Amino acid sequence: MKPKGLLTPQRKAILDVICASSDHPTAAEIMDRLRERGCQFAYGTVYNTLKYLTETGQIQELRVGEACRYDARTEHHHHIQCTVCGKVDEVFAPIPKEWAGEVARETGYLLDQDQLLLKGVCASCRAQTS
Amino acid sequence: MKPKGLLTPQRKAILDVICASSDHPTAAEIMDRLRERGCQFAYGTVYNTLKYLTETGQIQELRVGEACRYDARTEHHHHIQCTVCGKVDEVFAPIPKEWAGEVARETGYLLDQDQLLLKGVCASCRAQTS
DNA sequence: TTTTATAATTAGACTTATTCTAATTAATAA
DNA sequence: TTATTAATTAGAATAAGTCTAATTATAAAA
Repeated sequence: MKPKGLLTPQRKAILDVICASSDHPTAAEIMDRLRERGCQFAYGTVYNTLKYLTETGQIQELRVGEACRYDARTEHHHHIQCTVCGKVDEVFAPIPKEWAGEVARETGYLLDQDQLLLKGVCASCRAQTS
Repeated sequence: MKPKGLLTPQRKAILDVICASSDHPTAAEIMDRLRERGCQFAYGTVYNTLKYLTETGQIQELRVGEACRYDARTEHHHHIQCTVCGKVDEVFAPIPKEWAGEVARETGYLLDQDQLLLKGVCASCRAQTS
């Protein structure tokens, strides 16, 4: 079936939740937040909607750890995850062109700059353990 | 229980399979290859062993897509996955120090250089679609 | 305006990757 | 030998996500 691309109440509510979240929620977290707002949709609806919103470029899907996370910021940027607390943050510093070229030469891949996931330890986790 | 760190026949067979694989197999693929060699271990054993080998630095675990993959190359390097065929390759070009510094300044994270996953389209997939 | 076609939603079964549990086996220390 | 504890086992349990068949909603055609 060809999608008509309707912004149904369900789709709108799901998009709203993602736009109101700055912490890259998972599907399960999105469902929790929907429930808090009085919405209770079927799993299938939420997953289909996340796929639809991703494919139409309205949100960005990032696979981090065991679950996919969703980001309302669709501008070109990377992500970094804290290896201690699991938090995911944005990274706007663009990859240096020379390094991208070096990787492309070495691997033969055509790089997709939109899909880079870094790891590290966030400031607050470092403060706690030092 | 404190692990004794024994190299049991099971652990040896699992490590052997990973060392003989250059394609970063998943746990399921490792179990298939063990079976081909006449070994049939419990899920738990395979997963526990993969965890143990990772924690003792004998292999490297990379979370890519829906499953963890395992790599016998423990030297410092990154990985790149083809967004078309899903293949995972090694990247040895190190991150430029200046960019790492820029990311650290921007995010406040202490970068872990060992855990970088890039995405792109591999040479053979590009050849097929062009 | 009624019918028709098809998109979207639903509930719930199913799959896949992984972890957990309790019992058993193996190996080391006393 | 016996006690202790590590490792393995089979299988149940969990979590994330997909699939299916039935139902509801919406838009286009008659």
